[in-house]
Amino acid sequence: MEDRVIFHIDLDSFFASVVELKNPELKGKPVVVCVYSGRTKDSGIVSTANYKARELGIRSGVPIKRAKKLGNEETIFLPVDMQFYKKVSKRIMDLLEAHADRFQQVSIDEAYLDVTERTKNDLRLAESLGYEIKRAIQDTEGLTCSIGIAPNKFVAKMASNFQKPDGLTIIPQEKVIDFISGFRIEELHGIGRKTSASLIELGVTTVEELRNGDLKLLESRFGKNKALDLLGKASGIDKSPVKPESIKQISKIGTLKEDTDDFGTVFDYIDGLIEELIHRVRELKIQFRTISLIIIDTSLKMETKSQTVPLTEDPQVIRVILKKLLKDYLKNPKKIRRVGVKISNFANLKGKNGKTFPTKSSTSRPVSKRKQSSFSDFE
DNA sequence: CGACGTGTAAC
DNA sequence: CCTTTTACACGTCG
Repeated sequence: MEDRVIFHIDLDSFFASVVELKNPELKGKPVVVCVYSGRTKDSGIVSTANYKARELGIRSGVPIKRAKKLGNEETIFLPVDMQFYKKVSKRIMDLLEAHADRFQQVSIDEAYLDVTERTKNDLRLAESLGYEIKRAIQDTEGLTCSIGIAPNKFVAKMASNFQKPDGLTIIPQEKVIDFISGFRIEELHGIGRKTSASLIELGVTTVEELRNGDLKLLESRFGKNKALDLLGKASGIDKSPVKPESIKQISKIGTLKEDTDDFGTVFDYIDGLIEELIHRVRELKIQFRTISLIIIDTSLKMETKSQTVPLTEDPQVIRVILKKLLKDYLKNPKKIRRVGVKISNFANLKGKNGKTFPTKSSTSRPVSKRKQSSFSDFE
C-alpha cells in the first residue's frame, strides 16, 4: 500500500442531465427531478436540480412545495425515472471499470478507480487518462463528469467535489495537507452535522486543530475507531482500498397515503413493497436470513424490528415474518407515516469480516478466524 | 459471539 | 409536514 493513484468520478447533476438528454426541449431551462411521496399533489422532495435550477436556490432535499415557490415560469418539474437512469448508469460504470485496475461503484452516479498500475504512478499519465475518460463519457452518453485524482479515496472525493461541473482536480501527495486544510470541518466527506457539532463542543473548529487534536480526547467522545478516522481525514490519510461493492442488504420503503395504526392498511402497503423486494431476490438469486420492518412514525422517528431465520430464498417467509413484526409493533398502537422492509444477512457473499454465512442446514459452524480489520482502514 | 436496535452519513 | 437506499459502527443482551 505504497503510493496510489485514485480517481473519484462524479457524474454532474446526473438525473437532471439524463432527463435533459432525453428531452432536448428542456435545454437551458431549470430542471428539477422530484421524488413525489403521493400524499398530496406536491408532497415530496427534490432529488436533483440542474445548475439553472440551483441558481434559483433549488437543490437536493428541498421540499417540492418550497421548490415550486423558488422556481420561475419556465422551471420544469419531473418525477424520477429510476429505471431509465439505472440503464444509463450501468453503461457508464462499465466504461469506467474498463479504465481501472480496481473499481468500486459507490452510488448510481459515483465511482472510485484505482489506476496506480496503468498510470505507473505518474500523475501526468493520470491526468491524460482523466481527460480520456471524460471524453469517452461525453462521446458515448453526452454527459459531463467531475474527476478528483489523489493518493487515496478520501482526498480524491474531496477533489472531485472541488471543481464542478466538468472539473478535473489533481492533488499530489505533497499538496494533500494544504488542500484538506482549506476546508471547514463540516465540509469533509464523512463528517456530518452530529460529528461537527461534537467537535465544536470539544473546542475543535478547524481542520488544523483537528489534525493536531488530542487522540485521547477524541477517543473519549467518538471511540477509538472513529477518533483515528477523524485524525486521518484531517491529515488527508485514508488507507481504505478500492474494492468491488457487494450487496449486503436490500430494502424498500414508502410513504402511506395518510398516517394510520391500522394493521390491515399498513400490511396491504407492505405487501406491495414485498413484491418489489421479491423481484430483486429472484433476479439476484439471493438467499437471506434476516428480515426487518422499518417504521417511521408521525414524529419522523425511525424504528426497526427484525428477525433472523434459517437461510432461505422463500418469499413467503418474508411475508410471514413481517406480519409478525408489524403485529408486534402495533401491540401498543402508534400512528405510522412511512414503512419499509429490508432483507439482509445474505448467503454466498462475504460478510464484513470475511466470514461466510452458514448454508441451509443452519448448523452454523464457525469459519476460519481472521484478523480484525485494522483501525488504519479508514472509511 | 450472534442477534437486535439505534445512530451517523452519504446519495 | 420531510425521500430512498445502503453501509457500517456501536451498545446491549443473552
